[in-house]
Amino acid sequence: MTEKIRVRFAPSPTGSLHIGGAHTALFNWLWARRSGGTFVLRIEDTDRERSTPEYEQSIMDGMKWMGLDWDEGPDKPGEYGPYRQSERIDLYNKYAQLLIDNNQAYELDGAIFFKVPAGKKIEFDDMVYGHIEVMSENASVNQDGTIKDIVIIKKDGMPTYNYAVVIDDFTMNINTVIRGEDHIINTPKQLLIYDALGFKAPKFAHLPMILGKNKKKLSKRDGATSVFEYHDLGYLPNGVFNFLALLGWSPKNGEEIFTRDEAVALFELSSVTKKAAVLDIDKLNHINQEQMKVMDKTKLLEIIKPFWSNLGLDFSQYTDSYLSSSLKTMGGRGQTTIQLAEFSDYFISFDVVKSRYDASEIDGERIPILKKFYKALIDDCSVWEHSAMEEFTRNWALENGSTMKELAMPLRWSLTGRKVSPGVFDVASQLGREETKKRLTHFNLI
RNA sequence: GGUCCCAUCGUCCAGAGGUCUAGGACACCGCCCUUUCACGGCGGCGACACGAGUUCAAAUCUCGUUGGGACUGCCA
Repeated sequence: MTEKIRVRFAPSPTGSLHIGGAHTALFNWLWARRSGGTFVLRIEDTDRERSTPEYEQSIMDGMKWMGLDWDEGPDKPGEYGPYRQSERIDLYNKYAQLLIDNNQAYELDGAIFFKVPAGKKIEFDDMVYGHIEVMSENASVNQDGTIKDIVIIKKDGMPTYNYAVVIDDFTMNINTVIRGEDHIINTPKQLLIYDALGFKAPKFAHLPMILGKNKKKLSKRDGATSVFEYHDLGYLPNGVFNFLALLGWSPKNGEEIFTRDEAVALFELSSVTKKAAVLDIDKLNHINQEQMKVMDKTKLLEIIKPFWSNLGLDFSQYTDSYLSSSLKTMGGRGQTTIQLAEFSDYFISFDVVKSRYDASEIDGERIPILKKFYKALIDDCSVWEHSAMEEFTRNWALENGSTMKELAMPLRWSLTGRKVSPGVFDVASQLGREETKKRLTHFNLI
């Protein structure tokens, strides 16, 4: 019987949930759900200067947006709370005093320092990086190479990261620490403290970093930072989820497009990659498109609505049924919600069509025959449905010495104001016979 | 500088000594499908950083070199 997995995501509320944090949170979540374990959210707000309640909320909102729910956290009390470091000061003081009493720490200049021993081999087996060992004298050093004792309690009474993380992970019974690779170098320092306190250390699994195009740790310069910016850019929660899961990991079955449940079922910490990954927007775009294709259109509609509004489109006069059907008609076109909203604008506004198209593209000599055809289509096509219209058009073209293309293109332009769209009969079908007639009439094609 | 980590197509991943003239995905380029675009299908371009060693056999193991990254805060 192995003990139940307890993992945690411990962000510092000094900013919104950025893509690197989301990646770490995602892998923790995946492992917790995969193993039937517990996912704890702990807020590391010991930096009085930069931490704010707003950022804390923003981080939780970001996680919720991605669909990463936690079992214990500031807003979900559990037996290991409180879940905010600023509310656990007594704990840090208690153990600091213990270290002082044991002569393993001392007070100086109002701060408390942990004594770093020399000549001790510190080693651990990282679940993804393997065996790592460092000599204690190298764990924390000054510029001149001498050992540097570790500050555990700052002058302002708050604990430092390397100390608080140990006390919390131990007291919260976290048995698997999954975090970014940038922390692997901090691990030896923490192990020293675990050891001094006689705590059993958890397992560690460090995750590869996510790099920007410049191959450097992702920074604000690389564009979007907060996961919400990805929302604003047109990405679906599932798109970001799927994309991020593929950074440093890939399912055994080779499938790259998957649902949350599939990811959970297939996730393996042991198959996480060591190499830092460069974030590739093209791939995100592709995955996002695939996720939009498989998403239930009723649900997608609710996500698209705000994007239509952003374009100044008023969809209030239409039913959700008509709108989601319109999205379905788009047939997977568009890689982002922004594109999908834009590409489908003619389904909710004829004004946008008129604003970008005035029928001047049509060869004047062809107008008579076009009028004749469109009138016939409106009046005589028995069923206003894609294949019926196509068959009607094909036959008419044959009988009147015209071609499909000659008849279809002007219709597309008039209906959508664009040269590119889904199948024109699909568009006409979705718009309805009356609306189609109205638009053709406006352009004097009927 | 020091410590630690990493190293397969431009990018993300497969590959855990022979089945690798290295596989998939994205991007890119052709062709097909087609009323346009997208989707889809087919094909192309394109990588084991380098050097030693171990072995009958190395992308896979070892060492070194080179390159890249992280950390080096009383930030986390």
